[in-house]
Amino acid sequence: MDELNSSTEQKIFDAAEAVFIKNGMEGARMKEIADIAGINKALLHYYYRNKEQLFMAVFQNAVDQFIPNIYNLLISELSLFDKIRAFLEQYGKILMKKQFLPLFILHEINRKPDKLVHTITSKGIQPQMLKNQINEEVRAGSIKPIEPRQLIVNLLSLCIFPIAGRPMFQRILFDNDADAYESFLHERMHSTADFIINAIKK
Amino acid sequence: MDELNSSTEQKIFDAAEAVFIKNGMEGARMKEIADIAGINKALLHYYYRNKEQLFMAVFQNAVDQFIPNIYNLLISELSLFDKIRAFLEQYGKILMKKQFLPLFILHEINRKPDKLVHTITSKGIQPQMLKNQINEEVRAGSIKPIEPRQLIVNLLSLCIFPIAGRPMFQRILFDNDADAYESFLHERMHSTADFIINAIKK
DNA sequence: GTCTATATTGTGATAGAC
DNA sequence: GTCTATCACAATATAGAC
Repeated sequence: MDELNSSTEQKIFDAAEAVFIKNGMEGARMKEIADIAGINKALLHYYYRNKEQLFMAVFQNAVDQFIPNIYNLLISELSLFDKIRAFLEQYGKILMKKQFLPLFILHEINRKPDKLVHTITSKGIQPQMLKNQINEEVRAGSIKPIEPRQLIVNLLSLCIFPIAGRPMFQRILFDNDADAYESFLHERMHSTADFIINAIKK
Repeated sequence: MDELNSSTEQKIFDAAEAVFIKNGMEGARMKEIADIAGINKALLHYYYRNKEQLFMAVFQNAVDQFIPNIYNLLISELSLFDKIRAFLEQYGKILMKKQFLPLFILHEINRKPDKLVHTITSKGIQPQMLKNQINEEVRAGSIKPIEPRQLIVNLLSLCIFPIAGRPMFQRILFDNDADAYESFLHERMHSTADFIINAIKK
């Protein structure tokens, strides 16, 4: 019913999102987008002047979802362990619902870094606060020595790559059983925090 | 000097590898491949009938490098911890030299799974042996309880994603300093094994 | 084996009627 | 706003000379 009520522009955007994410900017066809949106090719150009602008709208939206607003979490008074738990809980849910985001964004950034970086950097990520907190915990002796960025990359890798690498993992390890892999990802949402905490706690 | 001595077919393959990996199958242009190989477009079709076959040659080669032959490691008598250390050491070196492999392969598999899976499954990965060993160590009480595939995915995530996600990490966390990121990856080759082992040891 | 020239098709984009 | 018809060009692929 969302379909029926939504504006033509929205239908175009939704169709474009599906097609760009499935095939990438280069592999996407304006014809296919128009077909899925249930309108004509010419109308795409009426709303979005050209393919590039349509792509950028989709891409920026994808980045906005992929890099969530965790400023409140970062500045909270939670302990490091609780922040890790809270982040995995919140971000895990987002990624489970938008599993295509990581691969799409990484591929496109890789293809045209200079053109697309600003969509990321402009989001104003501030890892400094988290780095400070990690350093303090190391100095206080409450966790094992670790370079903050190593921990951050570990955290993000464990959280994102099982989804980005799904096309591979699901086939190699799960006999291409989609339901089994879905359960596997769900299970991770609870177990990954413990894995990380065990790795760094003294 | 490799360039000078290599056959035309090899020069074409090398050029194709560079272009396909940079732009993907859909983004690659036969013209660019010919230019880089220093020959004419028509000659591409003489050696490889069409773009598809040229791509498949490059892709299969990429998969063969990406999924290394670790059968000997898997069946070795090493303890689980030593296997983890050995794997990270060996595979880390491969990935450091071919950093483009993960993203390229994942993107293409994602684009056309049905067409490209066989290039992976035919390699006959056998995780069963490793799964058994992990289960035994859990039962023996020498490591914390963990589902074997969770550990395997953790291991691969920590090893592959820092490279697949480099375009993102390097800019967000390292101010786009390539040398600094290279050092960061090198440091990981030593620290990641300890991270994992700490996470699972009792 | 390697080239030039060309055929053929696909695709993004525009013109213009309604 | 939405459509049909069409342009212009890019890209794969082939023909054929050398």
